[in-house]
Amino acid sequence: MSRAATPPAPKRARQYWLMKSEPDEASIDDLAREGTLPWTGVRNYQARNFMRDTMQIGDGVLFYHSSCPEPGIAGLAEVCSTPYPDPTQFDPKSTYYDAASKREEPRWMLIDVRFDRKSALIPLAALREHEELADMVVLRRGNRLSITPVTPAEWRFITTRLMG
DNA sequence: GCCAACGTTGGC
DNA sequence: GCCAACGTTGGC
Repeated sequence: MSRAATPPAPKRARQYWLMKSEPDEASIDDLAREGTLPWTGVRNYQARNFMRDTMQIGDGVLFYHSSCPEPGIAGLAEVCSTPYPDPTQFDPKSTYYDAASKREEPRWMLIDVRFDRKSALIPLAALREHEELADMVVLRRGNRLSITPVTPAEWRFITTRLMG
């Protein structure tokens, strides 16, 4: 008696993201050293929703340094966990403490990211020079979102044309 | 430090 | 639900 092989679980196409981090807090070198890092401290609902609802293990991440002398893309990473509550929201000593969030009903969810590789810094100004990247969400006027979607074409252009 | 742009809060 | 005030982000 042969059983029909279980069909492989339908795999959603890999998606891509740009995640901003202040290098003083977590730089690409920190990620390289640690291997993986929990993406703590996001306190914006739209960014949280990306982590909680959309990002999946294996998704590609452009690791971006922000609020620093040289803002820009510093390397590549990968989503490597499913969402879980950000522990810093429960820690009164953390700057990310949220007294209104309860363990039974956590408000802030995060995912872990795994180091892929460091690249030569691609400065923000350089990103703006390329017509192919003109529509990138992160480059939009007034954008402040710390996690933004990246299209496959943008990902391909950045990883193949702008990185060695 | 400046300031544009945006998100959140809270009075009404 | 409106919207003014306020706080935050983040490049410069």
